Amino acid sequence: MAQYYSDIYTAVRCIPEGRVATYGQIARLAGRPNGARQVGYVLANASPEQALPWHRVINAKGEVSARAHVDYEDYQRMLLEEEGVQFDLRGRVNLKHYQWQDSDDKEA
DNA sequence: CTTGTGACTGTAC
DNA sequence: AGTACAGCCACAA
Repeated sequence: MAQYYSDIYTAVRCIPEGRVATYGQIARLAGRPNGARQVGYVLANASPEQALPWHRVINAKGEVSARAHVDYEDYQRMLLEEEGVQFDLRGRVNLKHYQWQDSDDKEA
């Protein structure tokens, strides 16, 4: 499969426990600064075998992205709360406090 | 190749 | 703070 997928998988798996990352952030780590949507597409098609912490990936609003079934959104929120991520009264996460501070910039 | 769709994001009002 | 619009990339038909 495309290296693109592997990069996304790697980026997602780099998200530490109790932290969250936005789709744009993952896309940037995967080398696709403008591929936030593709990250969502990949995660949507990702097999459970990939063991991806997809629950740590949320949108730029700090909200759990809408999926086909609302039950899954609640499930994702539950997983995050299990890791210590707290949601506000409106079901959103304070990115200023829980967003994963990735230090990938080096590479070179 | 063209069109439509989607777990998104940033800018403008 | 919330809503609207446009830009973005990958994939199925």
